[in-house]
Amino acid sequence: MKATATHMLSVAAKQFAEKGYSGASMRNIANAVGTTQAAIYHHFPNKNALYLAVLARHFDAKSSGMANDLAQVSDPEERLKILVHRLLELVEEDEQFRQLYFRELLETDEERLRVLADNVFGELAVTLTSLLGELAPRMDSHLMLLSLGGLVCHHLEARKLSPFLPGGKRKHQQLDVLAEHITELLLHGVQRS
Amino acid sequence: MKATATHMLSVAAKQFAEKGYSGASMRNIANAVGTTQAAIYHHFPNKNALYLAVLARHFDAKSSGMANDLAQVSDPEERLKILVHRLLELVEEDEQFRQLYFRELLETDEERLRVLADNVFGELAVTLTSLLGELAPRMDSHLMLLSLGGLVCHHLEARKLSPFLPGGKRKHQQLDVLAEHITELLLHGVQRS
DNA sequence: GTCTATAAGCCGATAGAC
DNA sequence: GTCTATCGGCTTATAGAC
Repeated sequence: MKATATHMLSVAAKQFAEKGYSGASMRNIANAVGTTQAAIYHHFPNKNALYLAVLARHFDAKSSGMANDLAQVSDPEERLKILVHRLLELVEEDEQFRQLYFRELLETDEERLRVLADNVFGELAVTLTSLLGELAPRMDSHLMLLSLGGLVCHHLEARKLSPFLPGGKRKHQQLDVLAEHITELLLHGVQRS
Repeated sequence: MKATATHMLSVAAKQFAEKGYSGASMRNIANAVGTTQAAIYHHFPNKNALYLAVLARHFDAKSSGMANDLAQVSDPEERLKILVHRLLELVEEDEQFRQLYFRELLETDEERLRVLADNVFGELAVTLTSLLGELAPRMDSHLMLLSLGGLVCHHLEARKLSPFLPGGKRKHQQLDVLAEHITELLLHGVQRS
């Protein structure tokens, strides 16, 4: 892929993530790239193709070394702790990931959902499901994947809302506080027996 | 509030939930109501006011009887089980709730977030936080509210995506299967000790 | 490969008749 | 309280020069 097309993709990803599909415009994307609207059509046939390209490309190598990091630790409890921490970091530093993911959950377009599942979550989802199967043999791996994803993404995405909800304090914004809460919940539930 | 304005609100809620703020148009809303675009402006000053009215009105009496239902059960484990089940039902039958909530999480507009927290989650959030404080005294109530909300909403919203993810089966679409999984996770975590 | 110019249509919002 | 008509602006997409 050409450098200009790559540049267009990353700029488009930012705009689509922030404003959604209908909120982002080819004009604004072109302006942010530093070119004209028509130039985009030389690289991508239309807006939808540009969006699909963003989805397919933007999430490469997401599972970077997750399995390797965990292989070096044997204690299951410690392994889950590291998994949650690494996943939180991974999803926290990539806001576009969360935004594009949540926006796709709201879409009904099957092609887009398939692109999401295949390209975006392909490797990461398989890795995580496998790890969860080892760490939580008593639970359904598929549901555990959705639970872990929901906990991580929702806690991060609800940060802006948190101050307005009952009991919201500054400490609840800290990544390690969130990590400890999620780890504790996953390990022992609400009531240690 | 006039009947026509109420009708406009419910139609607008549907369109905003399905297509998002910029995806929904005053023209389409008016057509669905069975009137003209200009008529909406007699009841609401502009599009944003209509949207804020949707947010403020659409979620009344959400916590309907949640506290009462739980008051009749004394066993903590059973209480949490009922809470999860009732909350899942509540959020499942109101797709617009989930959609509008997720869309708002993606917004950066502070006024909207405040409207969401106050009007939308006001009573429900307080009720749930209080209940979670009793059921899980060992955990941070605020973080538990976000965890429970994330689990319930994400499991329901990810239903469409679930078939494309590793291990996704038909049974994972069933409400009682989801309820049992979430309850078990909340009660004991991944590894029963 | 990028530009200007423009087509064709939808957008939110308003004016004024009834 | 709802209508028709319209304004100015923005949208995606295309045509054709360079």
